[in-house]
Amino acid sequence: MMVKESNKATPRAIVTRNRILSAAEHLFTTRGFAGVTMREVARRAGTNVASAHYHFGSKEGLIIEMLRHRIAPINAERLRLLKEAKHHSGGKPLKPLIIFKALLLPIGQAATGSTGPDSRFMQLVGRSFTEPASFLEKVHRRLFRELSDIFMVELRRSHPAAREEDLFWNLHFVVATMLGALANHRRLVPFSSGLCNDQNVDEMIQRLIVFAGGGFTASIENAKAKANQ
Amino acid sequence: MMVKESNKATPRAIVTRNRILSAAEHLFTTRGFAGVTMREVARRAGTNVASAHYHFGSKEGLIIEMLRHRIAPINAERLRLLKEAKHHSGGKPLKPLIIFKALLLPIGQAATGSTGPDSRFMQLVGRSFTEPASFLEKVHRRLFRELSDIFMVELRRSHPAAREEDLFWNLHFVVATMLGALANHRRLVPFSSGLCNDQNVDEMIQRLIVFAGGGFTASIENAKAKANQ
DNA sequence: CCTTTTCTTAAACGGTCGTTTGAATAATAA
DNA sequence: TTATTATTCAAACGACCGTTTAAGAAAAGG
Repeated sequence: MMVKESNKATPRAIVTRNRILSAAEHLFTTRGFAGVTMREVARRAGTNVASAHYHFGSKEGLIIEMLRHRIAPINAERLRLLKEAKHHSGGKPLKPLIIFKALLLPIGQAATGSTGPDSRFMQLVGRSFTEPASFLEKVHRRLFRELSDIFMVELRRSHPAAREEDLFWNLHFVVATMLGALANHRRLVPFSSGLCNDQNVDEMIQRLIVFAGGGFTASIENAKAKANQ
Repeated sequence: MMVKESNKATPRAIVTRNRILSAAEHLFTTRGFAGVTMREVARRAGTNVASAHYHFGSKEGLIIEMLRHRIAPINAERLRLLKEAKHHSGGKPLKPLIIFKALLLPIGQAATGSTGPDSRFMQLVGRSFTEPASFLEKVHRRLFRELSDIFMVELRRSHPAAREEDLFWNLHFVVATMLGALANHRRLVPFSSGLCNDQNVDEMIQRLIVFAGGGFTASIENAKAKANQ
């Protein structure tokens, strides 16, 4: 296992690497991690299995790198939006809806590629959280720990009277709602007998923000009412 | 492939069948569908692979039967609670919170077994929706189509002014929230640095009901406000 | 009892998997 | 150019997969 640790990269090698990466993204997205073989990825990338192992070391390495490659820009955009909102509010606590906008909008942007809405990618992200593969947990911790800490700080500022425990629970629900909605997005069409469309990603994100914000606020209020009774 | 179509079942055969079923549930629950082999299931059940194939025909057949065996009673309880609530309300439309209680409480009951909370099973249900295996979609349609139709009828009655499309979207979100929360339940503990507990399933369900109800209502109100503007 | 059906078992089948090897090719440096 | 390194490739390795076969054990029916 001799992963290419970015020494001197031949132009052609970079091309190959990217071809493997995007082939992997397409295949893992539509068929899951266990349902795709390295041979299929290599064939779709126009190369062979040894090349994929040369660049990524293993199947796990390929999956991790693919997720990182896609998720890191989304998280950067989330932090950018949050910082922008903070700057715009002039030091005052942010409303929950603003916070959740910063959390959810970048997902929609990422899923609205140049070739039309890529709602399959949203499935992949949602699924990557429910797959039992233990190596994914480390990736998620590395990719999301800092992000969730920062968002928790903002929620605390906007709800100074709320109990820490309740904030954790409800941010957890917001994230779970987001992941569940992303992962099960496709099911909406047959479920609604075609009445609802899964192609309009932006509409879903907008609805999701309202839903998550309403759920969060209702739950926090409920906890407050219980404490006061 | 000669599935046992319930002709005459020897007592010992029933025992074997149940041992395979519960071994499968434990293993698939902790390691996912693709991560478990028929040999492992058979070994844990104290028998061999051919026996498992004799009783369930194939790995898919075993998974389907395991899911059906667990989910069917939950759905029956959901319908019972809904009918009970309707009888209690005397023909008047049900409040969303009551409807979602009927939808969510039975999950908590199922996950609170005699041997302590079985939060792993909730993961399995949540995961079964995000696994890309196509054969699962048929199972889900068969297991959940009638149920969701009935719950939609009740939501329509409680929101006669709402657009059909909005009701579908928001019931979809409620289900997505439930599945996402179930599937990612375990992550709450490390995420909250141990502050929140994942052992108290009932607490989670109660919080989930409030969250889902709040999100649903907020989103419906938002749609109404948009239509009126 | 004997016959027939139901169930269990060890062993094998054909195939595919992730990974590795070693030689050939392309790029870079001298 | 030549020496060195970086990359690609066909082929193979060893392991494990889901499934089937065929024969025997257990149970049921007569």
